Amino acid sequence: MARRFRGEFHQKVDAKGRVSIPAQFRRVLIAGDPNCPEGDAPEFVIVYGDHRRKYLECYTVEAIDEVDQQISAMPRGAVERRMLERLFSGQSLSTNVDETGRLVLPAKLRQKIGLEDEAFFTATGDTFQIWKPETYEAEELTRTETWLEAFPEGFDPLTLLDGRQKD
Amino acid sequence: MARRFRGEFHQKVDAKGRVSIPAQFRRVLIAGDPNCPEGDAPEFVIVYGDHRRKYLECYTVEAIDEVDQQISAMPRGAVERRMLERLFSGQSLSTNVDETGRLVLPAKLRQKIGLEDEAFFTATGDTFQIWKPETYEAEELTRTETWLEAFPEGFDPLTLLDGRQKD
DNA sequence: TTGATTTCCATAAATTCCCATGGCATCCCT
DNA sequence: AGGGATGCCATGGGAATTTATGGAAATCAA
Repeated sequence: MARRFRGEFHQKVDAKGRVSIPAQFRRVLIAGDPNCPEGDAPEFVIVYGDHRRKYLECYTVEAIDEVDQQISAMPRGAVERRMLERLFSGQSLSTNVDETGRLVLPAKLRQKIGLEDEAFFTATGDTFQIWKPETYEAEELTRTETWLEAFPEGFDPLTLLDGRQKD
Repeated sequence: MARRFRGEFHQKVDAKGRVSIPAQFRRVLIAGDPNCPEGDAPEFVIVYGDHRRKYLECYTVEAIDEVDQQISAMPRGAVERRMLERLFSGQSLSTNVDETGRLVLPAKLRQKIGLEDEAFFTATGDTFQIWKPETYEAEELTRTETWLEAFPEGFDPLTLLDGRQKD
């Protein structure tokens, strides 16, 4: 079924930092948590990164396991491994969806990305991101705009896939 | 359940050297102590290493057992084995979380890493470290910065995981 | 005794749990 | 087609628990 996240959503954030996770995303989280108790409350991981990252990135248990595995396959003591450990183990937090379909964002994280009373969710394949709406518009949209502008009028992004077939 | 440590936390250290272990870490410690009495007070091991190590590294019982086992699989008398034994058996101490969720750091250890009234906890997968906040910032963060600066603007560390495509 | 360690109790703030409501869709019956 | 009845979804509010942290009393060690 739904293995990948899709879509963009705006959700309210209340004073306690509670945010409803878009129902569609919830299903993907459930599918991505192997030992998810019954039909609800899946676990997942939020990677928040260092001070320059302005959004939260959410991984299903399966997705993060894969990352952890890749990291632990790197040579112990390597600088790269250390950096990735800091990012994915240090600058992250494991949490879970509650019975009403919400997630609680600790004040620390809300402040980090400047979240106030509304959050913007956007799917990015096997993860989804949470942004302060204004930040997303300012940063992200203009970025892809200008990127696209580098291509000729009427450019079809699909052509980027050429020569990249798998199998 | 949560088998891995995740996140970064700042905690107070009082005059007696008592420090609250972040609740999330506590759960991992409990899960990693096979014969943990009931639901509380798990044991764990602090490896402090030689004089040049500026932080304390904490292992669950299971994690340290694994290390000990690997060490004892090495040839007796090998220099490497001696070194590792010295580090993991000698320069370490076994302790436990108390009923209120705290750990007591002996004055000796606090002095060793210059700990005063605040401690910084950071997860690194199957262990977590305790630092004096200032030391962490000075040593680790600047190291990360300079490392990252070698990469182009907006570089995503995730690309380091490439060469191991999923699907 | 004297300082250091443990225990045990205390509390404010943060977090979790539980129950409630209004809005939309859907489904169903006649 | 009308009009509930049903059910999921996004939100809210308050009570019950946990956390982090402080301090006093009880125990040790030498």
